[in-house]
Amino acid sequence: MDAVFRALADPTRRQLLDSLHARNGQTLNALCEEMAMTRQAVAKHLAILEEANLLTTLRRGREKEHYLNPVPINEIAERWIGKFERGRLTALSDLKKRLERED
Amino acid sequence: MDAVFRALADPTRRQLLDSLHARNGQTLNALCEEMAMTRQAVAKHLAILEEANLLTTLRRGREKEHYLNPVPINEIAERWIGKFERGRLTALSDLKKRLERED
DNA sequence: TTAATATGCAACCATTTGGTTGCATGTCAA
DNA sequence: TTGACATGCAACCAAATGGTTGCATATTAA
Repeated sequence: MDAVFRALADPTRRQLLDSLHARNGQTLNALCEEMAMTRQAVAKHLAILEEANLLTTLRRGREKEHYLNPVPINEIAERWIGKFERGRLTALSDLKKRLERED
Repeated sequence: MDAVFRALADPTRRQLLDSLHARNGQTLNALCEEMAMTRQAVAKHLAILEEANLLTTLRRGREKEHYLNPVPINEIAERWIGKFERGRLTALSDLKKRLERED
């Protein structure tokens, strides 16, 4: 899970996920065309995303296709973010208490 | 939004959010007791979380209370993660197409 | 078979990050 | 008022990060 958070921390990597969300299964060179950096830099970012299990790859001849894997993002949404969402009302209540203590 | 993702990337900072989720309004020294690092290091992490608007502070005398702000986490869940959640069925469909191409 | 294409690997570099220590400032309480 | 306590600020450091260049390898197509 830490790997997923760290992978999502970089805007380039989120852009890569966006690109794959728009068109899944793109090859490295295809993904490079939208990025303002070298192919090797993009490959490093893709490796980090793959390490976090955010995408899977399929070697097809000399090309390598990249497929989005939405499962880790869902896990984060459910197991981690959900906890804070449920805390919204609590937080508002805390704010109220805080303001009352101001008096 | 980039600041929120980067803030969430560090496990220490997620732990701080967890701690505030368990007990909101804690002071710097209180938060430090659970952390295996110096007070100054914790203060830096808290500054990053505050910069990302993930928490607000309230100076009370010589102490400073820290309050969780769940709004940015909700925004990420709704505007960014939701997009990929909705793509789950699409991704499965893509996988099916991919496997069909294997023949 | 050979040239072009797609990717992989490694060394290298600048900047950012996450931590430290040391000291300064402000506030409470005896 | 003065000492203890809570926080702020700044310099410094090692390691991680994000990028580059150069070259190697593997596959396709003429």
